[in-house]
Amino acid sequence: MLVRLGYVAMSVHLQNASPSQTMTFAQFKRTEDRNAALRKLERISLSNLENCLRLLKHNKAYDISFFRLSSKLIPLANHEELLDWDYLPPLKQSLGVIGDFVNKNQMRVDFHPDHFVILNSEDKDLLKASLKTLRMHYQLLKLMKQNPEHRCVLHVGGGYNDKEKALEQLIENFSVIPTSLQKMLLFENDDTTFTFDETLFVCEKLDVPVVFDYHHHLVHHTNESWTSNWERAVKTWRHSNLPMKMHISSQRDEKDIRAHADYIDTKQFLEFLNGINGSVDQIDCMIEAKKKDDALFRLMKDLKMESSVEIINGSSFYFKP
DNA sequence: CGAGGTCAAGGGGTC
DNA sequence: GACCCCTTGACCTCG
Repeated sequence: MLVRLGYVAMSVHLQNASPSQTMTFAQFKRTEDRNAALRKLERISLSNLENCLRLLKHNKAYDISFFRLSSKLIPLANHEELLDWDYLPPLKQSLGVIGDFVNKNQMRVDFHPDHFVILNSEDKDLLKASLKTLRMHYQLLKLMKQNPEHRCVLHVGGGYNDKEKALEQLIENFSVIPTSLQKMLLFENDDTTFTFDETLFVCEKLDVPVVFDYHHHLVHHTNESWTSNWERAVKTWRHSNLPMKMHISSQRDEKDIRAHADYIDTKQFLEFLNGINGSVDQIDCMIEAKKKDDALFRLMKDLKMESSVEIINGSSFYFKP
């Protein structure tokens, strides 16, 4: 089984390379010259894209070909008081350069918008705002010359005191959103509301690939045995051009088991790999750890000592127990 | 110049 | 139903 590791949005090794610099709406309003404020937003966005490209070059240097792009590349892009701001034209060229680099080096990039993007609400305005953000992600992928299919992970949403109804609402809302956006999406089990079982159920209904978050499962589940549903999860990926992917992270401490640790618990990761061995040819594992790429490096270093691991390069290995 | 406060948002939990 | 907590990195203010 081929395993490839990736990490999220920013590096702890590359200095001054944030792809998520921002301007808050409060700051924006304080600027008297609105046009000057918009130009500043464009400068910040361009700087974020430059840093994004620097990160991808850093990844290439360390054989990392799986990466989650920041969803904060364009500050205030979806703010309702900036509807007149046509933010994409000044960014087209930079986005194209990023796309060329990604394609040339055969990298897998994707998005995970923050948890305020919610598709299962009965609130029409909230749904509308969420769709606007999703459209931005779609356009960014297009301008980065990526096929948007299965590149944007979301959670199921709120429980609203009636999870069954909340799941039905997701199915209903999903049916009325544009097909292009439907195809872009993936759903992931969360750590407080919708478990792996429930998320898998809705993914099967909607024919959307499921993203299994092992840490979320450990802290919140209806059915402890994730392995009993694993084959079904694999099946949700059958129409995808991309290898199955999942999220790995470890708990910070006993006090707050939901919080993410700096690094990955290698032993626990190996237990997981043993659990899925043989079910897929390839799996991409997104590391969600505070120490970002450093957590990836440390995990690879640990894995080198394992007899079940045959290293391919800086972020990939064969797992053969 | 570093520590601590603020910014954004919706959901969850508590009383 | 009022309140505060969760999450995140970046940015801002204060001493």
